[in-house]
Amino acid sequence: MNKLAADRLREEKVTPTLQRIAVLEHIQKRTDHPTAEEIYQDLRKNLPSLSRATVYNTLDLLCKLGEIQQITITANKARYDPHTKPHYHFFCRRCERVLDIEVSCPASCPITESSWVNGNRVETVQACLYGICSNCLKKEEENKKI
Amino acid sequence: MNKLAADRLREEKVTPTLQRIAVLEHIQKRTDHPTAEEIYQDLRKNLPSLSRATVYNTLDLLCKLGEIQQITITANKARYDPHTKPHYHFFCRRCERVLDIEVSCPASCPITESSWVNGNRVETVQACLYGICSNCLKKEEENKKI
DNA sequence: CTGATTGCAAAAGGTTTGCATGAAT
DNA sequence: ATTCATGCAAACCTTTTGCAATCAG
Repeated sequence: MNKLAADRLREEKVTPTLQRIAVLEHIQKRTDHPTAEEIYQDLRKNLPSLSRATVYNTLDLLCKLGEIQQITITANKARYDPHTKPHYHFFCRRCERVLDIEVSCPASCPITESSWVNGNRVETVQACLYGICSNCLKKEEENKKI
Repeated sequence: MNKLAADRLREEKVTPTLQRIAVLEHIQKRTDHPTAEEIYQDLRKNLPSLSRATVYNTLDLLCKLGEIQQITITANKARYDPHTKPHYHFFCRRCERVLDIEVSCPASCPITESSWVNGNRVETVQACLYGICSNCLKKEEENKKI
């Protein structure tokens, strides 16, 4: 069902092409904040004619429309996130996956508050915790035992 | 006076070459979290033979030694920070400068606390506020008046 | 001397751009 | 018919790599 994505595009007054719908749907479906290349490779299976340029164009467009968000977690690779409200990420340096982190951050913390800090106007906030995820820690433990 | 940088390198048991001293000193001197290319271009003025590869090698080395930190604020360009303890950054999308931000973050906030979140082991934290800095806002105001 | 470090040039990602083809109103 | 979006390939930018020349201990 691609009604949602197509409708959102129409509301934004951009033509809801097959490619745009596919990209938007794909990002919304995934929870792991894929890179442009990952999106391209996945969509190509069903849409063989798809080109990287279109993926990049579309990601750019969707960011400008505010439908998705570009996040910068590791150098040299942008990731895309369907969540618009501020939240934390956790990046596992072992498996390189990105998890969403729920945080109940007190009001005085810039991550939730934000608006003005030292005279600078804050528009967005990104925060990422880096480390090793529970999955990879578990695997590590198991390997030790053997 | 390059005593400090050279001494730090010796303490880390790596040979304090001219290039390494220059890179470490340069990062410590600057407060704007330069990119590798910016460091390269600046140092080349006094050290014409310097190569990009050496800059990248040295930045890598200094990160591994814990003397500096790589930070990821915008896509496709790593920046380097002489501060080791966790702190916030502010990125101005107008002038593209990075400022350090002092925050008194309550204890329950992952930015200061961090160690374990949802079973994931946290090793580092990065947080960045994005917006327009006070300088650029001031300029904008002045242009409106004219 | 001997290994570590440098500089150069080529290669390797990721992303952007120019342009011709093709689709939609 | 005209505009807009797509696909391809080349270009671009940042970073990495291989290797020969050079330097430090």
